[in-house]
Amino acid sequence: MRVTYDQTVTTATDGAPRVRRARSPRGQGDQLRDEILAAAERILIESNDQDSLSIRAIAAAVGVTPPSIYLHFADRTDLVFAVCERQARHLEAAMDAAAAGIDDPWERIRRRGHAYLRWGLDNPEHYRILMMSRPDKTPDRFVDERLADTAGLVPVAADVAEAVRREQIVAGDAVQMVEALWMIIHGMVSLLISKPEFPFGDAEDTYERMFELVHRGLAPRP
Amino acid sequence: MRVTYDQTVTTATDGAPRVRRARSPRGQGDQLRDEILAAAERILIESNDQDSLSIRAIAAAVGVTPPSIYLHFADRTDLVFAVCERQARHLEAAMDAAAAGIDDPWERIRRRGHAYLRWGLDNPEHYRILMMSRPDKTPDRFVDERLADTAGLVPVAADVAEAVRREQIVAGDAVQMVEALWMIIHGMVSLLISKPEFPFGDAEDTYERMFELVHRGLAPRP
DNA sequence: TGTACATCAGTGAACGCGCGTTCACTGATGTAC
DNA sequence: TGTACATCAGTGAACGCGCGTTCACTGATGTAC
Repeated sequence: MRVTYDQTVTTATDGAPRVRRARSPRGQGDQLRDEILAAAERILIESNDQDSLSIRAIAAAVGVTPPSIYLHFADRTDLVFAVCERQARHLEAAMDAAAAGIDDPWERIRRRGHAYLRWGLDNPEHYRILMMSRPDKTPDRFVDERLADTAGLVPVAADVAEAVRREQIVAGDAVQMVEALWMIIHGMVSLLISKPEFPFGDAEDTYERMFELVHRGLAPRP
Repeated sequence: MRVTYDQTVTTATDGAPRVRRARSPRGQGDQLRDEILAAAERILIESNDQDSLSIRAIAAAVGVTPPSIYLHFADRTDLVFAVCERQARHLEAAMDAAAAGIDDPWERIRRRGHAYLRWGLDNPEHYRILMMSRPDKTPDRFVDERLADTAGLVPVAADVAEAVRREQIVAGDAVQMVEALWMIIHGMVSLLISKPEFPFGDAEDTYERMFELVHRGLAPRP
């Protein structure tokens, strides 16, 4: 069934009806780029499997043919990397929102960590793509030292430095402390994601226990 | 180039020479099973990418045709799961070896953790398949409560209980403590694997710092 | 105001690829009589 | 001792699939004269 532009429903080869996206008005071709990225996120949420993130699946979800993707992305890698960028900004935003308005630096750290945990558990496949992918399938700036900026570790470093100043935690290398915190929260998130059937118990309780352990581990000696 | 059984070199379609495996003697068909698993491990080490673990690639590595794989494995999933089993036993063995002959329980824990770290860093793709795979691509017994047995967590629980008895660490739920230790070491291993370009610094130093943090976090209150 | 033309946002069909899996077959080796 | 037969450990060819990507094209819309 051939359709003209003012129609929106066609029939794909598999017989399933597809909604064909209305063509963007002139000068607004960039709109499709955002729609592609949004569709990619939706697919990740629904399928919970990045293998489902194919050019063809995304095109179908947007209501467009596969070659259209190439109007906005050089290739599949380029697209997946753009998805990463988006996810990183979401994670960062969630962490910043959690810490907003809190004066106590150690409490800010606790809340940032908690937001990190929640975001990871709520978006497991997004977390996986951002933090657990093979490095050669991840953009450089999410693998090398720039990750600290990109993934919102810098504010944590500031919080740690401030907590040291207020003698909430023992003096030490702030960067190393942030790395330790990152490793610990990442270990929690990624194990919970990868081993969902393991009887870990309530994630919130576990987080409090872990935070308490870290707190005592970093507390100034009496 | 057709070959007969007493020859071993043939020419694949891509022109690359392949060694054809000698047929197993009667009654020893099971030999091929082990060779398949060994080849799968080799491919993981060489390619560092589980996507390279295809039936065809494994068959080629063994020097056998793809259908032969099905004499020993029901399908690809079955094969990948068998690879998991092997890896788990290697990890377990490495941890047990590290703790052997040590009397001090907390030192045993330190050494087990260190062996876990080393094994993960030395076998990143094996670690990835065992601990970081999507749960639906992992055998049940590596996802649910049996993982504790399978992955060598049980001895750690015994060590923790003994450390509590000796008042090396604070009293508490041994299972929860093991989970915390696991999350922490897993976070370290998996981040180092996934973000190799990140300037984490020396892994051994990091391990000592982490262990010290945990040690202080679990130390009995004065 | 009318018309030729350029531009823009896509489409449709096809390419070659590697994959998991199936199926009928082969040929060496052991066993029964 | 000789021979028919069963068994075992594979092979060879083919299947259909979904994938990323390329290429020539289309048709609506704006612009210049």
